[in-house]
Amino acid sequence: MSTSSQPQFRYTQTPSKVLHLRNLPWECAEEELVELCKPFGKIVNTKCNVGANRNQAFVEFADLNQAISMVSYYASSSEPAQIRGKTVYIQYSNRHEIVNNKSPGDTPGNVLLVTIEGVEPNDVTIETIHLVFSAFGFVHKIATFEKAAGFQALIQFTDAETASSARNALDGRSIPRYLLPDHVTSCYLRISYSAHTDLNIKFQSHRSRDYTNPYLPVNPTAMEGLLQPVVGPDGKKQEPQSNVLLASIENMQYAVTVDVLHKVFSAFGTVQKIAIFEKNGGTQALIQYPDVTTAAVAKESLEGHCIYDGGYCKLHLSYSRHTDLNVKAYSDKSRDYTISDPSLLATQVPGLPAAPNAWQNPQGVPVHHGTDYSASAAIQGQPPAGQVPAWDPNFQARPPYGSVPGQTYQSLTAPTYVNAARPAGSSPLSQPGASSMPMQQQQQPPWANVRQGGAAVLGRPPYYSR
DNA sequence: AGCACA
Repeated sequence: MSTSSQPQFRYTQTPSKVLHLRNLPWECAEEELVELCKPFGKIVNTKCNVGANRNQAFVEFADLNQAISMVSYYASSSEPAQIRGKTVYIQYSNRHEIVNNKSPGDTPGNVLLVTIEGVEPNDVTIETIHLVFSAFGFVHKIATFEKAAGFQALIQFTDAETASSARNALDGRSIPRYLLPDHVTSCYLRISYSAHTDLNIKFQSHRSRDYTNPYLPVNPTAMEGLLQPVVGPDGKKQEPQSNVLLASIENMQYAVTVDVLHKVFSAFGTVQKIAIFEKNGGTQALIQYPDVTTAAVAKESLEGHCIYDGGYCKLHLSYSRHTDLNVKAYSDKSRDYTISDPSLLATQVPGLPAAPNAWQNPQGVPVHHGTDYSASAAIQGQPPAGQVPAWDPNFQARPPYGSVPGQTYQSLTAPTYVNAARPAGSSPLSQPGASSMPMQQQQQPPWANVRQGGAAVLGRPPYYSR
């Protein structure tokens, strides 16, 4: 037993129970790793397919000495460690345990989340995606969207087995070049599992398809043109108008609840739906009106204004690409005011489950690929690779804050800012002291209750142009 | 052939 007197490599690590193995054969199976390593001790965890080429892995032994014995053995062996005849390089990992070996994206399901790397969304059509993935079985639905992680698609198969075969075959591969535009040289697919089981496709469009429902209406606006900004008469880019506003809330010193937003935006017309979510570390909300005109007026009137005096909760408004939000009727982050049928409401009373699929269907979102929405959030319900939910789709509908439907949002007031130390003069948009009073549900102009002259939204009446 | 995950 000669102690290894190898030259000190630059990357020599201090011993660890975790070994880092590289130069593995493509998609080396866990069993192959185990076969190689188990003679040296008890393996308590592995992580396979690591690295850009998915040819690295980690193996964690129960005991440090076991890891040392393996490294020592191969350091002095004349036969290198091999898997499928390929030399495997082994060293101590710079970490001491394998964490989170199974990410949610590794939990098999029938829906794949595919990130298409190295392309612009226009380079890969939904037909191409459909073609590539149909090789493994019937593709039920596809929804594509853009977000921070890049161009992504959710692809729904019949079952997890089919999805798995597609994932195993395509993960890390490139879409065949002949299916891509000339300027695209490669286009790698990163594939994980989505937590979803059934996508909610609302329209056939250039961004989404439901192959199980050929009669699904074609979205007249979604088929084209959305990627190309509308150019106004002045030649400047102009975002298409919409009945849904996207509000970014800046300097959010106080809680902005659904009710607060409802109050503010109701000044300009009926608010149908509201959804609040986190995006890029900030808070955003989608507010749906029945029509574009109302939304336009609200946008004009509220842009740049603050919900509270003192520059707090400043609103920045743009048009969303959504036209109809698919939100849960009652949650702390969303509201659907169009549901007024008492019998419907009654079904969501405490103790009863909310609408069965509601949590699976934050979809109006991903399907409509809005960049103003965290598709992953809505879609995923899981936070793997850049998929942190904007709002939690798994969040079960809470019982209404009162068992009488009509009073639901009257009683849920008690906003958190009640207890927040609030600088003098920064009154919430309802009247001072409103925190302890039921919020008025009827369409009472919010400015009516607010002292005039403030910079806050509620201090001034909305401006109605034509 | 050279370190994941959050």
